[in-house]
This record gives sequence, structure tokens and C-alpha cells, in this order.
Amino acid sequence: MRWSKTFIPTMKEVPADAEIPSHQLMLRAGLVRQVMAGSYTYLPLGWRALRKAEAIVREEMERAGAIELFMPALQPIELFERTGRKDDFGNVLVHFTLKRGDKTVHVALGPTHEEVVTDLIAHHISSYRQLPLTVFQIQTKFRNEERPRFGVLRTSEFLMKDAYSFDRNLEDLDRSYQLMYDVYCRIFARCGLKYVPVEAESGPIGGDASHEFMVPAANGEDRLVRCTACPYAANLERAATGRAAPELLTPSGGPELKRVDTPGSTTIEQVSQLLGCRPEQMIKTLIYLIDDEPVAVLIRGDHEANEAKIRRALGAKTVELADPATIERVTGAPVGFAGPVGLACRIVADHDIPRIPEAVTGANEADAHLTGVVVGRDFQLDATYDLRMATAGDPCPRCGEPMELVHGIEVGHVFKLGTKYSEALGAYFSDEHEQRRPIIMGCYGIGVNRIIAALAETSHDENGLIWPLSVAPYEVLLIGLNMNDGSVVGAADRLYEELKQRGVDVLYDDRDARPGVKFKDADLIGFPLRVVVGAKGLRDGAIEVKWRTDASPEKVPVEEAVDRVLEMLQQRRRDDEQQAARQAADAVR
RNA sequence: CGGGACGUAGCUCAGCCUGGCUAGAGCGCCGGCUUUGGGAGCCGGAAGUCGCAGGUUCGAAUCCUGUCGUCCCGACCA
Repeated sequence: MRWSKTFIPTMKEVPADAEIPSHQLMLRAGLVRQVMAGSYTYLPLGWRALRKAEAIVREEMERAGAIELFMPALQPIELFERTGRKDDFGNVLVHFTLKRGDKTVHVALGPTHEEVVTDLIAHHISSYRQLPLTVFQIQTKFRNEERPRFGVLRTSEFLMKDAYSFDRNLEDLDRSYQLMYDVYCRIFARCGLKYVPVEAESGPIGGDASHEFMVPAANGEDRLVRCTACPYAANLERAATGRAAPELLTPSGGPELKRVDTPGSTTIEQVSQLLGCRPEQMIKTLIYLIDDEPVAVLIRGDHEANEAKIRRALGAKTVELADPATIERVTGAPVGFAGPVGLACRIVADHDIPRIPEAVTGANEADAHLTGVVVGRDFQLDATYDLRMATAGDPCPRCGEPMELVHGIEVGHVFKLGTKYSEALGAYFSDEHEQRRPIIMGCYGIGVNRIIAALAETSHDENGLIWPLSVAPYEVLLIGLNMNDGSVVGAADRLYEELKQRGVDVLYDDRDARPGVKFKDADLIGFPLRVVVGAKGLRDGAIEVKWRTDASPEKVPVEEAVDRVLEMLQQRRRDDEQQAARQAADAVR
């Protein structure tokens, strides 16, 4: 393609509305343009990159035996009502009514396709002989995000590869799941992403039923915890800590228990400021309704409660913060003054609570707190649990080494669904014993746009983007430096034609622009391989070849140029492929 | 949905506080000349409903009210 014949609106200045690197660079490099908050046009270069990522996803899915199909974005609302997800999604679900003659049709734009695919399978799979089956599609999804942000990272319309597996039993599901997990590793590795598979909340099935694929990035919306020594990694919701349960003592002496006035101070910050103590000295007393019973959960002042951990620790079904009326009834005080001393309800505590030598807590009375609180003397605990969000420095649950907390971009998610949808939508099969059983499902998503955005976010320097060969809009940029110089134009034109003929994915910058402009654009967009034809080099019969990441170019005789370019591309492809295989193998391990 | 910021030319922004003349600059764009290895120089030119609506005023980009839009923080995100 000739630059002069395509459409690449690059920008020298940073658009005021873009804050994070991927957003700024994708706009400046002419990859995307915003249409409104949360929706973007993919310009020719951005679309090419997106389609290359899509092709990698498709190729690997098919290699793993998944079958591609294509479902409609427009779906009957009734399917979402049958699974209860109309309410679950709430405002996120885009739905509206259409007039058809004298009928009104209530439809939704698919935020995902569990309903449609399960309905399809319910109609056409009835025997164990037809299983297992994994289908996938690459399709536009719609979600009315409450707050679209971060450029193309969080949009209300996006390209998603979603796959669904159908199995006879849990063992087969494990196999399907593992297959998808492994494929995801290959996909992200081939796309040149530095990804981390992390454990995620598993939902109804439990165990290792869900993993997210994260790309660590400072501007990522999600947070993950990973061990600095071993491969353990989990999202923040899920991350366990390897803290040991402390010994529970019943001391008698120690500091004096005192009641102090703290008028109007209900937050950790206010109280610690007023009393001159540190948040880590304080005990946060959260009144939860756990299976509808009030329970006080004790968390250190500087920590954050993790409701999933509370649910698991207590073997509960539902965990929700109590309403103000309940809190007042249980503690005898308004919200903000709860404390464990003299509290009537059940009390559970995080491991860190007994380690506070001299704690500050609410006094269960308005406008008052207690200081000098000693666990085991002023109130009793029978056990402690891991009930809080992990933080940086916590010991790894596998090996005990310190963990780190980093932000990440979620690019993929694999999930064991079980029978939620098959039961709701009647997807049953007869097994070999003539038993009618619900089909066991798994679902597997990849945000294709996010592959591009995550690359832009993590692979750039001060001059612009740096694409891997595999998803670059074009692999090679050929620059004719001075298009008023007949010899340059002649040589560059010949080179372009020959590269094209040899199947090279090349963009030819044939613009009548100054060299500086062309070099800056080349770096900004970040084409992997740059080939320069200039008058200077031509005098010595040479052109120049340079990788985006190289400091200086290599001179190549004009007559060897095409072969050299092909050779370099081949070599790089081999290297990338090997590296991807190694990375994928590491992750699978 | 709570909190904050912003809206003036394609882009980045000044002007607004303290109302007043043809509404400005840089970049980009168009034409001309010069220039050609890292966003060139000179000359000339086109381009703006000052987000929109209403109000105050002799007079509004500027003050007031409303509204729409965008961004950021938080809540939310099967």
C-alpha cells in the first residue's frame, strides 16, 4: 500500500482528552478516532492490527479443535429473562423495543452469548455421542458501561472472541478448560504480550474454576497479586495470603482500657487523626449479614475486607454489609462506632487482629472509642482467618516469599460455568445409561481490542509505538526520502513493487514530505522494520534497513535489499515463534 | 449514581476574573518561492454557530440560570 493512497491521520500534539499512553498513542498514530464516549472508529491502521490479532485468535482456536460460528448481536430479551441475567446485568444490558407491524418486540444487544448458544445447543444436542463440543465466534459485544474510560480499554461496544464448551461430565470439562487455557497462553504469547495467568473467583463450581489473563500495566483497571519467587498469581479478589494463624493468648496485664470521646469521628482516618494513632493500630468492626445472621468481622484499620474470603471461611451462602438499622440494633450505636468489646453477636477476625498489641476500636456507643484494647483480655476470639484483601509484601500462600501488587489489563478470561445455563435453558443430554443430565459448560473470552490496547500501553517508547511483527499494521515501512529526486523515486518504486511481489506486508511512504516528518511518523506508528531509500545512500548503491528498536540502521546494497528484508523478517518470525512457545510453555507449567 | 475539571479554528491553547472596537497565537491546511537524512524558512491565504438555550445589560466568548457533551476520581463492571 502506498501511504498517499490510504488514510493515516497522525497527530503531532497530544489530544487533551487522552490521558494514558495507549489512548494518546493510538490517537496520534492514526489507529482510532473517538465517536463518542466509549465508542471508537478503527481507522485503516488500527483495523489492520485488530484483524491480525483476530486472525491469530482464530487460527489457534481452530488448531485446538474449536468450531467457529456466528451468532446475532440482536437477541430476544426473553432469553435473558429465562436465565435471570436481565436483572443481573441491570443497566449494563442494552435492550429496547422494536415495532413490527402491530407487535412490539423486546430485544437486547448481546453483552455475551451464553443464552443464545445454550439455546442453540439445547435444540440440537441430545446425546452424549454428540459431546464434547467447543464452539466460538468473534463478534461485537455491547455493554452499556456506566463509565467508559481509558480510550479503547473500556468501551461500550467491543470485539470479543467468545467460546463455549459443552461436556458430559466434570472430568471432560476439566479437559476442555485446560485446552482453552493452553491455547490462550499461545495466543497471547504470539501477540507479543507479557501476560500473566491469574487465579480468579470461581463462582458456583469452586476450585481452580476460573483464570484471568492479565497484562501488567500501570494504567490497568484490575489489580493482581503475584509472588516474586514462584508462579503464584491471582486477582485481588481471589488472592490468598500465606499468613500463619497467630497464637491466641489470654493476657491479664497490659495497657489500661480507656473510653475516649470521639464526637462525629466515624472513619478510620478521622479517628486516627483525632487520637493520634496509626490506622494499623485500629480494629475495623464491620457488621455483616451472613446468611441473614449479623456477624462482626474484624479487620485491621489499614486493611480491606474481602467478602469472598469471608464467605468461604464461614461456609456461607450470602455475605452482605448490614444496613444501618441492623448495625444500630446489634451494636447499640450508630454506624461508625462498632467494636468487639462487649458485642453480643458472633465475632470473626482476620489473622492480623491478635497481633495488634494495643488496639483502638469503637465503643459501641455514639461518639466514643476505646483505646488500650487487648485481644484475649478485653474480648475473646476462638479462631482467626484470612479475611482481607492481600497487600504488597504479604507472604505467598504457596512458598511464603513476599508477593507484589500490580495493576493489570484483563485480556482474557476462562471460566467453568457448570450447569447454570444448561439447566435454565433446557440443554440436557442422555448419557450412556439413558440418564437425562444437564450439559456441563465452560466459557472462554478474549477482548480482541484489548490485545491491541494492551500492546500500545506496554510496548512503546518516547517516540511512539513498538509493534511486534505478528500484529503490526504493516510489517515493513518503506520510505522514499526525497520524492522529488528521480533516482530515489525510481529505486524506491522498484523496491516497493518487488517487495509486494515477494509477499511482503509493506507500506510505502511515497509522500512528498520532508524526511523529518517521515521518520517521526515511522517511529510514532512503530512499524517493526524500516527500509529507507535516500539520495545519500543511493550514491553508494545502498539502502538502509532498521528494526524499530535498533539504534542505527544497517546499510544494504540495493540489489540485495529485497533478499535481506525477507531474510530479516524470516529470522525475526522464527525468533518470535520460539519465544512465544517458550513463554506459553512456562505459563502452562 | 456521588465528587471534580473542562468546552473558543482540524489539533494544542490564550482571551473570561475586571463585559466594549474587525476574537487571537502556534501547529496543521491551501497557494507561491526557497529547501530536502529527524516534525524546515519566507511571503500570502482560507478556516471559528466562542457547545447549546434562556436571562441580565445600551452592549456578553466574558456575568447569571438551565442544558448537552467530554475527561478524571470514586461506586459499578455476568
